[in-house]
Amino acid sequence: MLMHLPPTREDFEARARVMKALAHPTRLMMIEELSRGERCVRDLRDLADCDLSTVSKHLSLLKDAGMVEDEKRGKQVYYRLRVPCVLNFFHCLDSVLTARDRLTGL
Amino acid sequence: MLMHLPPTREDFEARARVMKALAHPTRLMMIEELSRGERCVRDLRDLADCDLSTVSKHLSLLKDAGMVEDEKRGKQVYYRLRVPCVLNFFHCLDSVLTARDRLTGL
DNA sequence: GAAACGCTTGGCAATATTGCCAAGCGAAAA
DNA sequence: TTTTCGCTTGGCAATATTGCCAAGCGTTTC
Repeated sequence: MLMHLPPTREDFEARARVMKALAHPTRLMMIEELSRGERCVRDLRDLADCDLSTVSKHLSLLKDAGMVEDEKRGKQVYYRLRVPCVLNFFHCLDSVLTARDRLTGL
Repeated sequence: MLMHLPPTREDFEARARVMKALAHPTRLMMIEELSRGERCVRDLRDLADCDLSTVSKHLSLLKDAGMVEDEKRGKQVYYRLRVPCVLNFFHCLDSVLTARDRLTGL
């Protein structure tokens, strides 16, 4: 996508696909945790407090969106951020939340 | 949310709610259009190419999420961004897309 | 080889999202 | 007042998402 041109419908769809992949509290938590380093599925499961299969599916979804990558080492599969700049994203998100809540009266 | 503390489950849920509100191509397009100034529902409908009622529901959703506000003037209802910093968000999003697609081999 | 481990996948039910049509509603125009 | 305009809402069907259990699968350990 060339940024000096107006975004096309396809651009908005591509953006929306990534947004959707991130638009879940558990997946946001996983991204945040992976920002501290690679983790195996079990590690993430312990934080997420849901079924291991559920965690695995969330991770597949993030992988399909290109946000994480995995590597099998020994018995475990380790996941890590593939696109670390996704973290800047969170700062923007928190700015939006803060700005909104200030308007609303905290 | 105090940023020097680790995010809680509620923080992730609050973030996810905003992400979900934005995670739709039509709504992303609307936000982008509103970044150029206020628009009435009809204006947005012409760009979105879907039913007026659909546009109206997308706008309600964005309003509930605190992203836009509306004002009735004359016959029309004008919408505008309530939290302009949501635009920074798009820059981050595009960085993520660009970084990912570079890794994938464009 | 057999068993255990770590994870993924299939299947399914519950829930949420999407988008249309039709109806409603308040303000403005006639 | 009646009609029109601009938009919102109700209702609904189609589709997508979510999360569990159970089963499967490849390694590793025994």
